[in-house]
Amino acid sequence: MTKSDVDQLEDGYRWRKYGQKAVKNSPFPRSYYRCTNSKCTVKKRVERSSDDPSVVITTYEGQHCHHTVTFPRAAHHAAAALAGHMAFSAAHHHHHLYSATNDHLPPLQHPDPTTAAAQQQSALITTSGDSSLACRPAMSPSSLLRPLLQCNQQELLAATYPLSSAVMTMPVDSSSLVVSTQSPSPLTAVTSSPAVDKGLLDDMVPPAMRHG
DNA sequence: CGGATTTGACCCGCGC
DNA sequence: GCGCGGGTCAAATCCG
Repeated sequence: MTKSDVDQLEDGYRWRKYGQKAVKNSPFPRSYYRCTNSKCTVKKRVERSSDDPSVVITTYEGQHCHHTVTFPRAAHHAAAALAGHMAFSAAHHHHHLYSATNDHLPPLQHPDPTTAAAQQQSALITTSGDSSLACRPAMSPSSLLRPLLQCNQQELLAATYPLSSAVMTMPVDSSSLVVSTQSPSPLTAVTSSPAVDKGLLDDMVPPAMRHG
């Protein structure tokens, strides 16, 4: 759940719209997107909340079978997507719409904060009533993740949108959140070639960011 | 001209 | 079986 005046939030990936349907009890339609990477089956739904038109609900489904190369600008949105996952999970206790199993996740290519932010999308996000576990930074694949995982929603917000853009994440009760990552991938296990890397980059960089 | 979007048709599961 | 709601397909259209 993200407060935004624009429907499409950049999250570091490129999406192709493949459908749109009217939502019952809502004047706003729901849009369906697929990841443009042909080998990737990740889908997302974007709809605007009916009772709060300023809120955009983005639902991710599946798991990116590739890493993304994000720019600092896009990293903000990647973090926003993560925050969205957290809010959604908190609102729908144990409802596994976002199936998060990353046992076979490919290793990270670059140990930089932007990629790390994207990696967070693959992190296991679940809910628990045990507030003592809230926001515990378990086994981060990179120490760069720790500051983000340790902070609460508001702090994440501040870190994500230092310029107070029009996009604001809904505050959620972070005391019921547990964020952890599973089977952290070694950052040093790099197998892909520069050529492949370029192809992936070409696949994933949103058009709006190509000439920027 | 090629890739992305639009949009009605189509499909499928579910409740009656 | 039928209607409904949600999700997807694909031909037409748009746009750089």
